Formats: sequence, C-alpha cells, structure tokens
Amino acid sequence: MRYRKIPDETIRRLPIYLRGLLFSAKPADKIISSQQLADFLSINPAQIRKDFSYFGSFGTPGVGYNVEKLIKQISKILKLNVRHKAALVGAGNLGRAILAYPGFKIYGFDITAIYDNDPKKIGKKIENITIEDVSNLTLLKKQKFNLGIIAVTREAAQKIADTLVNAGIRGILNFSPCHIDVPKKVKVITIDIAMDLARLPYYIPLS
Amino acid sequence: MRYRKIPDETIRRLPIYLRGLLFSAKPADKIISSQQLADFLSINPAQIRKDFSYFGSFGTPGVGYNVEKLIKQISKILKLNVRHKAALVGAGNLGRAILAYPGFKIYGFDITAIYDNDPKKIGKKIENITIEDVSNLTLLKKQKFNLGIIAVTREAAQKIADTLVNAGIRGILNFSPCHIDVPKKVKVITIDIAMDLARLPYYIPLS
DNA sequence: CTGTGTGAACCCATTCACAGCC
DNA sequence: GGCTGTGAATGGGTTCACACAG
Repeated sequence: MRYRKIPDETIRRLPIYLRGLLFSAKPADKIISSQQLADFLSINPAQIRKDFSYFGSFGTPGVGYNVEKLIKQISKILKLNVRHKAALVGAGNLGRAILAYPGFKIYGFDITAIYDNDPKKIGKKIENITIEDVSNLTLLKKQKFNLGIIAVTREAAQKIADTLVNAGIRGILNFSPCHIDVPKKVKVITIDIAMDLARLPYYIPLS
Repeated sequence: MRYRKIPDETIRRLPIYLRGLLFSAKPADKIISSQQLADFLSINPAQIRKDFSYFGSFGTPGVGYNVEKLIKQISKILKLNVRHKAALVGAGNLGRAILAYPGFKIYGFDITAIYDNDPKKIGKKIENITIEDVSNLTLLKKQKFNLGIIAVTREAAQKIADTLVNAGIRGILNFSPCHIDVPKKVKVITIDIAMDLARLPYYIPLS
C-alpha cells in the first residue's frame, strides 16, 4: 500500500461499512467477503476493497475479512475508539431530539453540556444535564471538549459557531439549516434534512 | 444549451442554492451574481453557472440573476412548485420530530397520513392526524400519495419499504439507520444522522 | 466593462481486470 | 479455486478561461 491521498468519499463510506458490519452481517459469520458486504449495501465490491486499501491490508486473500477485526479497524480509522465530549447549544425541540438519539452513544459521543439563551430554560435539566447560559460558552476552553453541536435558529447559528471556534472546538455538527463559515482548521458537518427532502420530488414522476 | 446528462451532484446542490437565495440573499437585492451566491455558500461560482446551464439560461450577461425568478426556476426543476402528499410510517419519537419539523411545509410536503403498529397509538391523533393501523398501508394505493416517510426500527424498515412500493409509492425518505432495497424505479433517500456523526472525529485531531 | 454560458482541460473517483497470496 | 490488493482504464464532476451578450 503506497501512500495516496485518502478521498473524502472513502471517509464518507466508512461509516456505511461499519453499519453494514454491525447490523447486516449475521453475528454467526465470523468472516465476510467484499462481495457479501457489497451485496448488503448495494455497492461495488472493488470499491470496498480499494477504500480499505488506503489504510492497509485488512483481509486475507482467498478468505475474506474477519468481521470483528474489521469493525475495530474501521472504528480506529474514524477515531471512534475514543470517547468524544460534545457540547450541545440549543435546548429546543431539535436539541432534545438530538439528546434522545441513540446513535450518539453508540459511536462514543458524550453530550455533557447543554447551553441555551432562554432564561426559562437555564438551570433546568434534560437527561440529567443542567442547561447553562449560552454566555458561559466561552468557558468551554478550560474543559476538554472537542465537539460542538449547534441546534439553534438559522439566525443565531453563525455567532454560536464563532464562539465555539474561539473556545477551541475543532469539530462542529450543525443542525441549523444554513451554511456557516469557519477557519479551515475546523471541520463542520451540516445536517439539513430539508436539503435531502427537497431533492426527492425531482426523481419522482408527477402522477 | 446542448443536452447533457444532468449530474446527480447538480441536483444535490440545487436545494443548497435555493436555501442560499431564500435566506442568505438580502431581500433588497433583486439581482444576484454567481459570485455573490458563491461567496454565501463557499462554492466556486463557475460551478453554480454550470449547474444552472443544464436547465437553460437563467441569468443576464453583465448583470446577474433575478433572485425571485431564479427561486421559481429552481423550485420548478425540483418539482417543489407542486404539493406532495406524504404518508408517515412510525409514530415514535422520530416520527413526531419529523412531523414537527418546519422544513416539510416550507418545501410543499403535506403529511396527511400516519401509520403505526402499536395498538396503544392507533386511533390517537398527532397534529390533528389520526394514527392508523400499519396493516392499512396497502390501502394507500387508492389515494394519491407519492411519497413515503419511514421512521420505524431498523428491523421493520425493509418490510415497510416493500409495502410502500407495492402501494405505488415512488419516493421514500428513509430515517431508519439501514440500507433498504427497492426496485430501480423507486427513489430512496436515507437520512442517517449517525453516518455524518461517525465521520466527524476523523477530521478532528485528538487533543 | 461586467458577468453569463460553455467548450476544453483538469482532477478525482469508480470500476475493471488480474497478479499474487491463502 | 477463491478472494484480496492494486495498477491501469474509464467515467464523471469541477474548474479554467474566454467568447459573447448586455
């Protein structure tokens, strides 16, 4: 395996493989081939092998991949083998839904701080975490948070992002339906359901 | 504008442009250039012009694009200018969150039917819609639904998808964290927050 | 002069096809 | 014989750069 730049697309697919291995592969199968995994996911098997090849040789020629081992390898590549402390900003409907979402725990995220600007909410608890005043967000720097989750209105999102960046956060999960600007060193992933929603009708014939 | 196959990537970006025009462009600006829009969205302006060029000539050389007109053009391409009747399957936390999500209404989706398999939920109302027994899903065919929203457990998702397809649904928004298989004529968009979540740490240096 | 529309060049990602290992 | 790992071939998407319209 010679070094080559790892395509972003490969990184995007790794969680899909992980999901396939965790939930589609039968636990009885200790070994899985790229062909089998590809069938589960409707992906080209060569794609899977090539993606893995960027990181090393995980399989055994003539045999396949050890499922358990492969899960560990992918988790490690994605740095999901360590826990990540996350701060949630915005305790509205969306924020609550995010807190309840089981996926966070599965992948090793701990949401251990919640912020809001509504005086009525500050001091109250959700899932045993006290909601703090958003103006305390700057204090995050002293703690070891590396992830911020933005679940505020479109209008407030950019300002919150700036504050998070200043507090040393290097990764942001943005649930506000807008683009936010950050320095290159910070990674933002925006999840806007409406984006996916809005392109679905394009593919559907008008009845 | 000669005909060329329209890249999926272009379709994926159109909602982003739409969002930019609706919310980033100041209403006072009746005209916007590809450069300005590109700045809002951190996209290459040539990309924007090329994307539009697949569908015709929407702008005026030396001037730019009429914002209001462009919004209409994009909406029409995405078929967002007509209303879409959607059936929601799964009235759990996720289903409720989806119902409350404002994006659906903005883009012209009407969720007018809800299904669940829990006898305790059947017959109750959410947002004024009565929850029906999921076994009635087959009756959808008689009504003019063209969109199905799946918000059930991973295990149940494929079966629900099959039922929806049999009921004549041509577009599915899948919120269950799994791949689902459908005939080629049906378009599925899967939204799995955990997928995005899981790749974020990769980009963050371990502190 | 300004900004669109678009071939052409470039760059990246996917797929093929097969050598090599089990 | 079967399946991985990977150069090489292919295909698609992005960016450049400029002719042309206003």
